[in-house]
Amino acid sequence: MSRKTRQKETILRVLKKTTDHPDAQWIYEHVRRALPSISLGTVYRNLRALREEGAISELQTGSGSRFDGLPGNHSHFHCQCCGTVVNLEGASNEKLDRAVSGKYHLAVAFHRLDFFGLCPSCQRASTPPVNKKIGAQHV
Amino acid sequence: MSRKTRQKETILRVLKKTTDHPDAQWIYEHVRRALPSISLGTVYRNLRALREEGAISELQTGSGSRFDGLPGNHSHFHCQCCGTVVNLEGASNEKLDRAVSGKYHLAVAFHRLDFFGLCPSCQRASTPPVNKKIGAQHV
DNA sequence: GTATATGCAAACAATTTGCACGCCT
DNA sequence: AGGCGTGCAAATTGTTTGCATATAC
Repeated sequence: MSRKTRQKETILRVLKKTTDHPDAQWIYEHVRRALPSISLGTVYRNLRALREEGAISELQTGSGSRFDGLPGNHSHFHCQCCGTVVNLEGASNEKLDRAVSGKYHLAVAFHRLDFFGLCPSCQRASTPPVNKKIGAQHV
Repeated sequence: MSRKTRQKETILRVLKKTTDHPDAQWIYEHVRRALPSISLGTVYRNLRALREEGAISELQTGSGSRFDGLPGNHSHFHCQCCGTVVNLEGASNEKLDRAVSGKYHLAVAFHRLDFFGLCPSCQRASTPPVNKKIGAQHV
């Protein structure tokens, strides 16, 4: 069985406290403030354990994983310019799961809806747009 | 400007010919049959170029990227057990882009809808389910 | 007391990059 | 001719793992 440790609790607390979607390195640096001797390997091991327990979820981005402490089947907006990820509540549609299951004979457990574009501050900025890792992609 | 080379053409042709969503290594091995001296680095460089031109798209999975030669804003089903990715046409909803843009002041360029669960053959098999990289996740 | 988690460092895997050379235009 | 693309190998980056020790139960 999975044990309760100081490290794991702290990681979960740090992640729940932010609405950003940090990567393992960021979490490591912040957890270190409370537990200076924690190692990055332990952060990775616990993030995986927490994901398998369903306590958090993992988002795949171009450059490695980012983690989300908000439970539930919500959607995300990814800014193509700065890479920010914003939670979108209510943009997901539960009926889709059943529609897909029925039509294709696939057993859908959950889905993820990801929007890409420009966040408000990148719309204003003159920054040459579009993170190359996401790309222009099909419209 | 971007040049037309035998390597790039071959990569695109190989990718368009399959409905699987192969990774760079697989593409490399198949392109090698026509161009035995191509290097893996060139495959990566051209895949990036093709993505930036909008000719293909890139899917982020737990273990590296996979590529999709089918254009257009379609959705994907990811089997949690074997990792297969299936194209789903018509499961996407264009109105969502406008809805999200309006509600959150985000400039949505496109979205991606990903379903996770078990494909028909994994539903039948007795295989201990669920790719750990995807995880149980929230229902 | 015993199994599981930790810290550390080394190992890995996927992808990117520097460089000298070759090929398109 | 000039520049972009290539092949090769080394470098980077993100993540995982083996091992001896520490800790939770």
